[in-house]
Amino acid sequence: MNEGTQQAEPKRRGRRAGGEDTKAALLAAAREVFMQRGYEGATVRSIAARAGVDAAMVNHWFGGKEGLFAKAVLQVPIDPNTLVVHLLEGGPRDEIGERIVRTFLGVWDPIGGGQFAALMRSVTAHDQVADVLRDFFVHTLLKKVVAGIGTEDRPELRATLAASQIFGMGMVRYVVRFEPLASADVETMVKAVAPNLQRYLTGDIS
Amino acid sequence: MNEGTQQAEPKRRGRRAGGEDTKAALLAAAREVFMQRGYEGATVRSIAARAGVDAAMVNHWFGGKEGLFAKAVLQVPIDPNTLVVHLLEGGPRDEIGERIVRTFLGVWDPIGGGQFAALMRSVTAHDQVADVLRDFFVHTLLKKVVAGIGTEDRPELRATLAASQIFGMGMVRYVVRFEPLASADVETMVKAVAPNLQRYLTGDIS
DNA sequence: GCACGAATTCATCGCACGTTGAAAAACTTG
DNA sequence: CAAGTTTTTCAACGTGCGATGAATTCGTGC
Repeated sequence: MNEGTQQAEPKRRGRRAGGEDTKAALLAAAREVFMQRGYEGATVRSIAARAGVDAAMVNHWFGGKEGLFAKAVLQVPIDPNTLVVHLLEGGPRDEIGERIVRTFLGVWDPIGGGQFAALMRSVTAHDQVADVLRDFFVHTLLKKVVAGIGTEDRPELRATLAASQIFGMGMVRYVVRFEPLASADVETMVKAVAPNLQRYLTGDIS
Repeated sequence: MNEGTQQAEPKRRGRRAGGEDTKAALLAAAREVFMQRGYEGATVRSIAARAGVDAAMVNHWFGGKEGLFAKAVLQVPIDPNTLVVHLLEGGPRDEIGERIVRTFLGVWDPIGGGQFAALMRSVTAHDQVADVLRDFFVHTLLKKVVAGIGTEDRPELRATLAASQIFGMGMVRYVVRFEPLASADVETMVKAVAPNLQRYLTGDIS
C-alpha cells in the first residue's frame, strides 16, 4: 500500500556520492513515523525506507531504535518564543482566551487533526515523550506564560489549567471526535471555550 | 504483582472439566491487557496466559486477535445509568460541575492515574477504540446527560464541551503530569475546574 | 456404554521485527 | 595513485508474534 521507498532499482553498495546527509534524513523520517505510529508501531525498517537508506544505518548512526527515538523526539519543531509572545501580547489582555482558541484551531483544523491524534498517540505510547513534553512545558513555555499573563495568583496553576482545556478540546475534536463539538465552527468554539480559558488565566479560580 | 489465574503444573490436554467459561475468561483478560498495553502491545499469548488458557483458544473462539479485540472493547464495564443519574440528580443543579470533578478525581486519583493513561493509550493507539468510545458516548451517555441537565440550548454541544474539560484534566493530571496541576489537591481542583464545567452544562455559552 | 462431536493443549509454521557482521563503494590522506 | 578510513548495502541471525492442524480429553445422545 503505502511505500516510503523512493526508487525501484537495486541500490549500489558502499559509500554514497555527494553530501547526502543520511543522519538528518533518518531523523526527519523518524519524527514523521514515530508521530504517526507511536514508538512500537514505528518499525526501523519503515523509517529507513522513508529516509531512503538501509535499516542498518539506524544502528550505525544512533546505536539502535531507542537512540534514534531519543534524538528524534528531542527536537522541538515549533518556536515557543514567537508563539507565546504572539498569544499573550498580541492584543487585549481580556481576549487571551479567544486568541488561544483561534490560534489552536487555526493550526490543527486545516490538517484534519490527524497530526494532533498522532502527537497524542506518541505521548501516550511512550513515557519518554510525555517526559520531553513536560520538560518543554515547564522549562520553556511555563515561564513565558507566567510572565505574560501578569497575575500574582498562582500563575503556574493557571497555565496548567489552560493547558488542560486545550488538551481536552483537541482530544474531543480530533481523537474521539464527539459530535457536535468535533464539527462545530470556529465561532461557536470561541464563544464556548474562550471564556473558560480566560477565567483560568486571568479570572477568579479560588 | 497482579496475577490472573495461574498455576505451575503442566496442563492436561483435552476438554476441561466443569463449567469453566474459557470465552468469558478470555474476554476479561483481554479487556485488562488491551487497556494496559494497547492493541499492538497486547499479545495473544499474554492475554491467554492471564486467562489461564492456551493462546489457540483466541483463534478458536474469536477467530483471531482482531475478533477478540472487537468483542472485548465492546463490553462497557461501568454502568452508565448509575453513574450519570448520580452525577446529574445527586444534588443541586448548580453543583453538577463540582460533583463531576469530585467523582472523577475520586475514581482515578487512588489508582494513580495509570489506568487513565492506559485508557488514553488504547484510544489513541487504535481507531477502533475511539470508535467504540464515541458510540458509547453518543448512544448511551449523551442522551442521559441531555435529559439530565434540562437545558434547551444545544445540550449535545454542552455535553461534549464538558467531556473536553474532563479529558483535558485527565491528560494533564495523569498522562503528561504538568505541575502544579498534577499534584493539586481535590479542593483546589474543584474550585478551579468546577465552575467551568458548570458553565458548559448550565451557563451561557453563546 | 459406546460412538461422536466439542473443547483444549501442544508442536510447529511462516512472518516481521531489531540487530549484527562482512563485503563493497566512496571519500581522505600520503 | 595507493593505502586506509568511513559510509553504505546486503544477507543472515535470533526472537517473538499470530495462526494452524493434529492429538487428546471431556461431555452428550443413542
